Amino acid sequence: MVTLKEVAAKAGVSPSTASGALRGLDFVRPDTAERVLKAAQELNYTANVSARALRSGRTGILSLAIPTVSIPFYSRLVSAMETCVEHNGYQLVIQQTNFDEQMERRVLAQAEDTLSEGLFILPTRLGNRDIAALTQGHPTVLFEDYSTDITFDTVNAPSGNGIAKAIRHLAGRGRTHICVAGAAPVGDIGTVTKTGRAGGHNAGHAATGRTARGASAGTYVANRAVKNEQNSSRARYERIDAAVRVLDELGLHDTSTMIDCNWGADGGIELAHRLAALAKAGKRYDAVCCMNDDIALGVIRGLADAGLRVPQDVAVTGFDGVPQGGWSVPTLTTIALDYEGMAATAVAMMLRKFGDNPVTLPQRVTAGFRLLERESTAVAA
Amino acid sequence: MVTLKEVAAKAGVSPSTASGALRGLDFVRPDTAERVLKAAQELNYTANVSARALRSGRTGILSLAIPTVSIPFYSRLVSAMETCVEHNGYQLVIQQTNFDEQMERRVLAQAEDTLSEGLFILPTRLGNRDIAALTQGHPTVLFEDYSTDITFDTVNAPSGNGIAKAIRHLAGRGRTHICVAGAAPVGDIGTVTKTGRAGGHNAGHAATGRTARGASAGTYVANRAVKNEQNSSRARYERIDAAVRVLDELGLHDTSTMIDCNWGADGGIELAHRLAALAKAGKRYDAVCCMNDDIALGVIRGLADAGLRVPQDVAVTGFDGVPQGGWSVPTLTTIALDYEGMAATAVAMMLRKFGDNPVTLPQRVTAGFRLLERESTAVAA
DNA sequence: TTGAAAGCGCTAACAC
DNA sequence: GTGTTAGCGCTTTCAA
Repeated sequence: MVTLKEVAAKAGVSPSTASGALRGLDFVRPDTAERVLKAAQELNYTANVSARALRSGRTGILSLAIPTVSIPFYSRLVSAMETCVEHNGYQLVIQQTNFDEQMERRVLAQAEDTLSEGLFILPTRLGNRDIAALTQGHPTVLFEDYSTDITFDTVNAPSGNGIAKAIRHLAGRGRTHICVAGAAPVGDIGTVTKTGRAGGHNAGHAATGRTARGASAGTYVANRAVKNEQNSSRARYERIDAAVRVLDELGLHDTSTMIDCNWGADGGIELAHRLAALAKAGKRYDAVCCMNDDIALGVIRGLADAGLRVPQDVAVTGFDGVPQGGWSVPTLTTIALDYEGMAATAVAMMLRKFGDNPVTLPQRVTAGFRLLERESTAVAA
Repeated sequence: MVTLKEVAAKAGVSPSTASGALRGLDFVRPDTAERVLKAAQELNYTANVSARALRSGRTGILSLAIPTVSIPFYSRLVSAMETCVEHNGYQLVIQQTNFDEQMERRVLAQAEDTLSEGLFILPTRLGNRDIAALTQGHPTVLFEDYSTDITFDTVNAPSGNGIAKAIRHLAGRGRTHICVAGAAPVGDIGTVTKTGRAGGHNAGHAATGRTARGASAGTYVANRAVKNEQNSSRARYERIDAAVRVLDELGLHDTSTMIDCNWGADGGIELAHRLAALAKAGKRYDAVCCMNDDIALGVIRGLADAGLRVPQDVAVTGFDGVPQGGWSVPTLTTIALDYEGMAATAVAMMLRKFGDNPVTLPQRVTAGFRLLERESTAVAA
C-alpha cells in the first residue's frame, strides 16, 4: 500500500502539504498541488479511509435498518434511500431486522459500535421509549413512528390521510359495503398486537363480519393506551383510526367492516376467500380497502379464485404505490407514496444533526401522496 | 467518547492489558480481566471501530453493487446477501449502478477507496477485461458473468439449463409455437446490445414474427465474437443460446420465434400486444417463454388486455422465481432460483480470499434451480 | 502476567 | 505557502 508520506516524498513536499493538495485545499500553490497530484497519480495512491476516519471522525457511512428488502414497499424505500445517501457523498449499510424485536434491539445497541455515523430505522416491534434507551444519543432518524410523543426526527407515510382518501374514492364510486383489510375492529386490538405482523407469517384470525359500528372513532380513542403500550406494527393503528373515522363520517359504518389479516399477499388471499364465503352466505361487500399493496394484490388473486370480478363485483384499493400494482390483472388503484421525498427528508434530517447549527427539536414529517386511479376501482357500483 | 485508556486507568492496568482483557486474550489473569470488563461496563465503553480498523486493516464491511434494489430479482438477491453477510460477522453496503456504465466504473474504481474489504458486483455494462483493469486486485466476486474466460470468482444463475427446462416443459404441455420473449434472433444481436437494457427504459424494438430458423445454433455460434465484444446484458446471451439449441433439438425452430423486449414488465406488456396483433393476422403462438419473471408478469397483463387467456390460449413461463409470481392471476410457472445458495457461495468465495490459505484459481459456480409449475402452464394445448 | 513504547496513515495546529 | 510536530484510539512488539 502506498501512503501519503511516499507521495509527499516523491513530490518533494511534506505530508501535510501533500494532504492539503490532494484534498484541494486552497492554501497550496497551484504548481505545488499539481506536482503532488502527479506523484499520487503515478504511484496510484489512494487514501487510507480508516486512517482518515480515525482522524476526522467521519466514516462516510450511514445505515438503514428495515424489516426486509424483499417486500416491495421496503425495497422501494431502500432504493430511494441509497440513491439519496449516495448523492450526499455517503454510503449506505443495510440491516434487515425481519420484524423481530431482538434484531431491532441488536441493531440499535450496536449502532455506536459501528462505522456508521447515523442510523435510519423503521421499527416494528420497539416503542420509542426502548429506542431512546438503546440509541444513547447516537444520531437516529425514524420511519413510521406514530407514537404520541415526538422524541425522534421521523418520516411517516401519510397513513391516515391516505386511507381516508382511498375510502372516499370508493364511496365516490358508489361502494357502500366496504371491507377494510388488514385492520382489526377495536375489540380485537389486543389480538392484533399479539398475532399481527406486517408481512409476517402468522395466520390472521379475525372477527369476520363484524361491522365497524362498535369501532366508532370515540370508542377507538379509548383504546389508545393499549396502542401505545404494545408497540407492534405501527402504521396499522394510524390507518385503522382513519378508516374508522371516515366510515363514520360517510355513514357507512353499519354496512362496512374491518378484518384483520397478515400484511402480505398471503393475508390478502386468505381474506378474499373469507369474503367469498361471506358473499355466499348473503353478506356481500362491494369494496376492499387494503392497508397495503401486497394485501391488495393478494385480495385480487383470492377473489379471482372465487370467481368474483374486480372491479365489477368488488372494487379494491391498495396503499404504497409499489410498481407491481401497475401491471397486475386488473391494475391496482392505490395511494402512491413519494419515496424519493421521504428519503430526501430523512437524509436531510440526519445531515442536519452533523452540522454545527444549533440543535433543534425533533420533527415529524408526513410524506406526500396521491391517489393513483387504475382498473381495480374503474367501475361504479 | 470513552477510550480504552480511561478504562485501563479505572481498572488500574495499562492500555495494552486492558486491550487484551477486552478481546478475551488468554495472557491476562482472570481476575485482572474481570476488573477490566467491569470498568468497561461501568464506563459504558465501546471500542472505536475506526481506530481498530486502522490498526487491524479489517473494517467488517463488504459491499454489493447491483443495478437497483427495486426490481424483485435484485431485491431477493440483496436480501439473501445481507442475511448471509451478517451471519458471517460483516455488514453490507449496497450501491445501485442503475444499468449505467459510468456508475459501474465508478463503483469499481472507488472500491479501494472505501471502508469495504471486498466487493460483490453484478455488472451489466462492463466486460471482465474492464473490470480487471479497474479492480486492481481488490477482492471481487462477480454475479452473472458468462464470458469465456473465468477471470473472477463468479456466481451465476442457471441461465442456460433453466431456459432449456422451461422450454421442454412447454413442449411437454403440447405447445409447439413458442415465443421466446426477451431474446432477439441472431441477426438482431447488434441491435440488442444497442437498445437492450435489463429492466431499463428503452422501447424494445423487435424483428417481430421472425422464426428462430435463421437463428439455429450453428449460425448463432458464429456471432460469439460480437457477443464478447459488446458487454451488455449478459445473462441474455446465455439464455438465447440455450433457447435456440433446445428449440432446434425439439424440432420447433420453424414454428417458434424469438422476440426482443425490455427486461421489465413494460417490455412484456408491449410484446404481448404485438403477439395479439400477430394472432389476429393469423400467426398464433401458444406459449411465451420469458427471460425473467417481470417480463412474464407483463406478458400475462398484456395478453389479458387483448382477451387472450392464460394458460388456455397461451401458456407463459418466467425465470427467477420472484415472490410476486406466486399470487399473480394466473400464478406464474417459473424457474425458481436458489438465492440463499447463491449468496452463501458468493460470500464463501469472498471470505476465502481473506484467509491465509493458498490462493486458488477463480471459479465459476452455477446456482441450483427448480421448475415451479403453476397455473400459467397448467393446461395442455 | 503485565507495562512501556512504537506505530497504523492521516489531519490539524502551529511555527516558519 | 510550506514544514514540523503532535496526536486520533487502538494493537502489537518487546522488556520487565
